[in-house]
Amino acid sequence: MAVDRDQVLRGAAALLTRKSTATMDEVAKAAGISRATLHRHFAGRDALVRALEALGIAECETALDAARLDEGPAPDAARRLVREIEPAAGLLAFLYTENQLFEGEELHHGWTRLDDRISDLFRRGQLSGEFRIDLTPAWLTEALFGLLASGAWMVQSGKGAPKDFQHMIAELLLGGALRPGQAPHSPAPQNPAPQSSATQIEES
Amino acid sequence: MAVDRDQVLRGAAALLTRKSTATMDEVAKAAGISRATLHRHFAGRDALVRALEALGIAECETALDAARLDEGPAPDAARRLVREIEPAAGLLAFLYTENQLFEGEELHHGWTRLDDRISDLFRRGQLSGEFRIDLTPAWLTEALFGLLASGAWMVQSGKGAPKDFQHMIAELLLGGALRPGQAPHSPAPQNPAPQSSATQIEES
DNA sequence: CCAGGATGAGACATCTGTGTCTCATCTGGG
DNA sequence: CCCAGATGAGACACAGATGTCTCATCCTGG
Repeated sequence: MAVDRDQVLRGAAALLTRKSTATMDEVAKAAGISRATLHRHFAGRDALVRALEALGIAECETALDAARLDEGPAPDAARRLVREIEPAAGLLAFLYTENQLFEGEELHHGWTRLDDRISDLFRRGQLSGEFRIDLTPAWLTEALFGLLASGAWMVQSGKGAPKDFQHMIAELLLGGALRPGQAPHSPAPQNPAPQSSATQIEES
Repeated sequence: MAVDRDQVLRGAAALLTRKSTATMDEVAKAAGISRATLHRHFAGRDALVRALEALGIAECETALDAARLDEGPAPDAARRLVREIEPAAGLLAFLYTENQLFEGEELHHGWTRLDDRISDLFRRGQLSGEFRIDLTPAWLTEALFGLLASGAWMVQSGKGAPKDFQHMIAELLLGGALRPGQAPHSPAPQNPAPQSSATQIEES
């Protein structure tokens, strides 16, 4: 009855997302198969993590496609992105922190692709005047992943409601903690604004 | 010559911050002592992590004190917080993700104290009308830690400049990615927003 | 100068997780 | 109905890390 490889991966992801140090034995149990069978499908823990990485990347790519990042206002695209990527947030949180371990090893080239696609969104928003330009697209991308991880953990630990996930992340990422209209205090120099789509009231 | 325990901890932190899976042997070398001596000071890896936790908490408490969170405009206090806490960011990043492992175990009560103090800052900012009220203080606190970790990793990986650390985090946390003046699209209802820095208590 | 305390180096036993292999069992297709 | 293929259970050896202990050495204070 050939174990459903994808099913196994999802079971593994569900566990490793919560306990990143879980044993192959625990993973096997979580997936509902024996350790032997787990080994038959994935040469070792490393191979398993790689497979999860591939799964995570694939889900992200799918999410990015579904979010149609290059359509409409950039902020709306960012919100769509958060919405589409939510199901993968737990897995991403695992992979994101896991990646901090791979010191020298080259990281999966798929990540750089994702990074690029998301960075492009932020860059597009900057060019259109919708996003501020004193925060680099690379940082905004990194911050998005960080917030996704924080949000996923918060929900998992029960400190936050799942229904608030998208709002929490998208709103903080886009609007920050300040109330709209609040003038920044020690702001970075912001160009007079080439301006563009929407109204902007200029600050200070 | 009694090894300087604090010195050892900082050495360990410097390494574990980069490689969270480092061996006791590696930690010892990094701290410039033998594994035997390391064991004489810390019963085991667990004890070491606990000590690091205590160190991180202590540094955070110090940073919070130095930031004088209850003085002046909340946004300014938040910026001071980011500035003061920067030196501990690496250690925090390690502890923050490490904490995701302690499943059932009660986490060091020092964390909840820190959480409370920071949450209070955000709550204060909300009451004064400086911070938006549709994001809970708990989430803002969590997000701050997440961004600190992301920022620390970004700097460590060389993808970001250390000098930008404070600006990246404080500005994103407070102002978000949107340009000032950009009207939020799918925003939560937010009051018209009075004016700027000084006191303002109202709010709904 | 000498004794006590601390450290470094390394031996050792132990433990845990891993990877491999065997064998009985089960299931589905021919 | 029968066989091939896949799975579960468990034995085994191995590698890496850990915790403990011993012994020689090196300060440092008295």
